[in-house]
Amino acid sequence: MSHTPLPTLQDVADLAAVSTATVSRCLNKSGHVTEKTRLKVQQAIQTLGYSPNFGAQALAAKRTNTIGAIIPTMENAIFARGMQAFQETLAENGITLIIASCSYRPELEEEQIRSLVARGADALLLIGQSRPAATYQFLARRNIPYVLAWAHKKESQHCYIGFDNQAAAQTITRQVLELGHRNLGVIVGLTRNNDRARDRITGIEHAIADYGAQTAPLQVIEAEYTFQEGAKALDQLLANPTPPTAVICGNDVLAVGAVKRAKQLGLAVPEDLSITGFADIEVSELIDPELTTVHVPHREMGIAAAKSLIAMLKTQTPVESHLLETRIVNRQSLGPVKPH
Amino acid sequence: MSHTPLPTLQDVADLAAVSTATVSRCLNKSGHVTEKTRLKVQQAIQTLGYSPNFGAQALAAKRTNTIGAIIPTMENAIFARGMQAFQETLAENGITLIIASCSYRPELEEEQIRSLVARGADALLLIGQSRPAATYQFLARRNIPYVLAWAHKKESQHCYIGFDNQAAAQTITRQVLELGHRNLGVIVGLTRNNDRARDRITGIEHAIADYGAQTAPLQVIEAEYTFQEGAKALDQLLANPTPPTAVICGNDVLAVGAVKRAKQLGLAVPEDLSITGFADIEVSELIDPELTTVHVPHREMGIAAAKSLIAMLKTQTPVESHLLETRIVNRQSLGPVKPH
DNA sequence: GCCCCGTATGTAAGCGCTTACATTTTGGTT
DNA sequence: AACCAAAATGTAAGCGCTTACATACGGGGC
Repeated sequence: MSHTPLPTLQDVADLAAVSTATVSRCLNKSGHVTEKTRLKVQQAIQTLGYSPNFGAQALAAKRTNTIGAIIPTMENAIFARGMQAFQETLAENGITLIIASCSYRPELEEEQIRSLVARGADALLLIGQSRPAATYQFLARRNIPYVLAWAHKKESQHCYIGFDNQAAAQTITRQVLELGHRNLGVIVGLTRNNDRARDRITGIEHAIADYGAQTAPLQVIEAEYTFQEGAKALDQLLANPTPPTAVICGNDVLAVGAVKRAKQLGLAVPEDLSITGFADIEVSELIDPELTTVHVPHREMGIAAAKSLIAMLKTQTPVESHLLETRIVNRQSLGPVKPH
Repeated sequence: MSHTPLPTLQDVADLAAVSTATVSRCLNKSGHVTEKTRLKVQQAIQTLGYSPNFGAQALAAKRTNTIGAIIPTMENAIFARGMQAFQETLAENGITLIIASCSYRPELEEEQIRSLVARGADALLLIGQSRPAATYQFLARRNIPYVLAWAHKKESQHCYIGFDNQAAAQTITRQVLELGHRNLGVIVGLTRNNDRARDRITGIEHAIADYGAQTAPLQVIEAEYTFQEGAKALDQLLANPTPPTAVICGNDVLAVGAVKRAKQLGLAVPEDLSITGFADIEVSELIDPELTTVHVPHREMGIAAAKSLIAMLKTQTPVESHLLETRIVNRQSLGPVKPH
């Protein structure tokens, strides 16, 4: 571990026989530099192995080229793919991603927001909308642009990059109803701190109301985001004297857990019981029967979020929300209701 | 968007009627401050809503309290759980994670390493060991501590936080051989840039050699890390005039893809064909039949990596490697060879 | 009451960069 | 050859914090 001090901008300037300002201009591609001197500087940077000091750069420029993201968890495939695309897009634009997770706990999210901002995040990606006004004020006060992803609301002051959870849930529920199901069960993530889950329930309720036909009262079970909890929730639903003939799940993880459990119980899916998911993560194509679910354009969402944030940073003005389309992927787990 | 300048250390010092040095000492808990003045300062920070400027802090202290991680991809569940634990542990210690992915491309990894270091990462987590000597020199030159995770090598100069890929593969292969299989197929990730995959193959080969019994030549297929590729690889293996009776997969993703394909082809698993995985990610318990695989302590690994890095940063000295135990999880996809 | 020393606090010098502004150079015109 | 605007380069003042060092303070021991 040698401790030769690292070369500084000054060293580069000296070696290239120019001023530090010129070197800085080369580094930041701000133009106004002759090709000849640019080459000289390039050369000097090479031979010294120079790399700018991050702190100094951030301090002087008041920007870190860093964007933060706070997601519920990295473990969940629902966020993984979108975040991967988000990160790739940022990297292409010379921006680093700093990431934190909040385990669906709002107070932790609040803390992480402050922490990432304190760490110099120039902008933030957040999931969903529901958080205290104070949090948004904090961001406004600090003039930190942000987008709300994985959700969408019309006529909102915020910039959303996502899809309409409610409409998507409504569409797939309508399809279930059209297949003759009149007794539906719902398994959904914990709604307490999850506006997306709430929106999806609303969509399901609307579909039922729209449909008009007499249906049994909707049975809703909330469950944590794991396969096991999905399975347990199905048990609860089936314990009812008049169990549902179709179960609409708020996400694929729960749905896949429910499918697995149904099979263990000897129920044929979809002949005896239909099950639908939401998100279309990889695993939904993997299980048997394959899951009928709502496809969400994860990568597009990540890319769009990155681009919006970059644009906001560049122009210093808000950017329009971006509504992404979902569509139903018809696979095998949804079928017509069984005649008596 | 108001543009009142944010309060600075100086503002806090003024309001609390102390010097900036004292405020700084409070912030950094470096002691030597009376409880009384600490309270005064606390108070001032509160009322001003002060938060330290990251760049300035980094510049003056020559440290960012930021640790970088470069992983092949966030999409893969193999890294997700460990990274989640890694991030949580860092956060508990007041350290932020910056993350980058390299898509299994060494040149991109090299670039990301430089980028994260340039972004002020105090230390790094890298996956596996194989990379150019120049990269390690770069880190040494800059005096950046790092750990190599998801792998382990005895008597190495590097600090490994991981498990013995070769030994684990050897163990599970032995078990397969003991069940009477003599014609084995292997599906493994692309070995070109993946030392873990190579180690696993070596382990398989050693098990066969150790076992001594006459076995058919090992058929190895390399495949990209997706379910689909796992399925395709199985097709290739089965196209052989003497197809294997057991397929050992280098990871669960490939294994799960192979299981799915086998079922599609009408092969009963494990009666007609045994398949094993590696990693024990969530999906391996989900499919039918459940996957017999090698359990890897993902969370422990993430936590251990975080702790080691923090220790290195604190003591400025290398830390010992940390070997984690793997174990075989016997589920359903591995069975005895079918008698003729 | 005085001295001394350990502890709390203050002073101020950078840390390495960006950028507004000042100065020099360049090359096209007359 | 002289002139001038535009382009290139240089100068130097911070950015907001940490920390070595200097100073002030307070309380035992005599």
